[in-house]
Amino acid sequence: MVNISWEVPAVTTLKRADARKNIESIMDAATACLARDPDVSVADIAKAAGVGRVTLYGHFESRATLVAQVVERAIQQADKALGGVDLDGDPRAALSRLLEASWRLTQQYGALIVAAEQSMPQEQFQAVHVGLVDRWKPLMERGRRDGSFRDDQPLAWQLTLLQSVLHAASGAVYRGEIKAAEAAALIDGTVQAALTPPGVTRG
Amino acid sequence: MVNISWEVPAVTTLKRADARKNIESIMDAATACLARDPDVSVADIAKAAGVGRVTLYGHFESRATLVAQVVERAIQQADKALGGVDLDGDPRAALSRLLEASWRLTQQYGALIVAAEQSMPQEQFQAVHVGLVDRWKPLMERGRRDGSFRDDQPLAWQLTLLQSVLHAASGAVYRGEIKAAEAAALIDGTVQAALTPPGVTRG
DNA sequence: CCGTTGTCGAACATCGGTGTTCGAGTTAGT
DNA sequence: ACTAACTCGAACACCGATGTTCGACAACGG
Repeated sequence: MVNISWEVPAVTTLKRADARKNIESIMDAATACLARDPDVSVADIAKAAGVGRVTLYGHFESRATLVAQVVERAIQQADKALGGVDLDGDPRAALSRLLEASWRLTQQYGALIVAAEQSMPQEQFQAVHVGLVDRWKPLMERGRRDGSFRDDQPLAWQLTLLQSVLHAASGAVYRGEIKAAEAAALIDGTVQAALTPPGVTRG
Repeated sequence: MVNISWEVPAVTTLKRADARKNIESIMDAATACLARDPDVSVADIAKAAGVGRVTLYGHFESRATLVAQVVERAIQQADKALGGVDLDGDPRAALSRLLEASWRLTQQYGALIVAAEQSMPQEQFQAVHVGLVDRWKPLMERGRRDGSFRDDQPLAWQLTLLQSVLHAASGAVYRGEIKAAEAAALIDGTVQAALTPPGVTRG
């Protein structure tokens, strides 16, 4: 149990300052690049981060591990953002709040989910996906029970539809069909209408 | 202007019977494969067609031209199918008919549109896309004018939404979330609800 | 100020996909 | 039956992306 001086350079997991800064840049650039194009090359990510490709590989074992870390960080931030949303009260109002938060995340991370799907083991990705869906499920179930939302369609379909509308809005903004500022209102208006039970009037 | 015997083997554009059969197989296999995975390899397409890779290249100059031809045929069939839909009468009923026809096409061709987007020149793809959207636009505009559909949202957004719902249904069926048999009803119910003007009761 | 740590370009090996060539074998059509 | 047309596997060159190695250089931090 001796403590020899030439041993391990302390438990110092801390890298040098510039190294940490570069890792940050790479993660940020990778997030932005992958959000736009899930198939973006490592070279492009490095370039976007203002860093050499070799430097990137010095900090990340492979493209897959980089993507995994980026996804993990995104998941954490998304979880935190969605966790801060008040899901109590009128289900329709709660849905509006959840939609707005989710729209921000969709804009921020875009196609990152696609990149994750392509480069992560099936099971691991499934876990992530289930984790995200579970944020919606309780609210939807409550709304269906109390008549706020229609329950003549499978819940799974309605959840898929939510994702789909968010994704569609992202694409529409990207293509310039709608302005980012109006997207949130369109999403809410569309989803609320789609979930309105038959025979009920809204407006 | 002499007609020499050793010249061109007649205008006979007709290939041999087995060759034509193989071309058919390849087109069919390519359609099915690309509908599932727009990035499928030429080798996989050849295998699915029960044909050697070299044979495929004997009939198609490149992957791009194969995709182009497959897309062109799909467009023609889609155009024919959609052209047979009666768009007159009650806009909501017409929309139902158009949705059902489009759903069949979506199931059949799936991600083929993605493959087209990736391997066709931008402008050419745009033309195709515009051509398809133009099948929807007049009906939507008429429905908006006569109060059948809500007009408090941009038309472009509503058109994007239609595509999105069809695509979402395709994915949901693929993932086993919903059964193919019930998809058509879900699509119609969802879209009709989403397009219902505020203040109007349906069901 | 000096050594450790980190950066970076160039060059390399590797891998998978595309497209081509060759040559031997098959089949269609007359 | 005979020939032109076709098939097809193997092997090739090529391309772009990943991941590695080397060596010169910069800068952090004690």
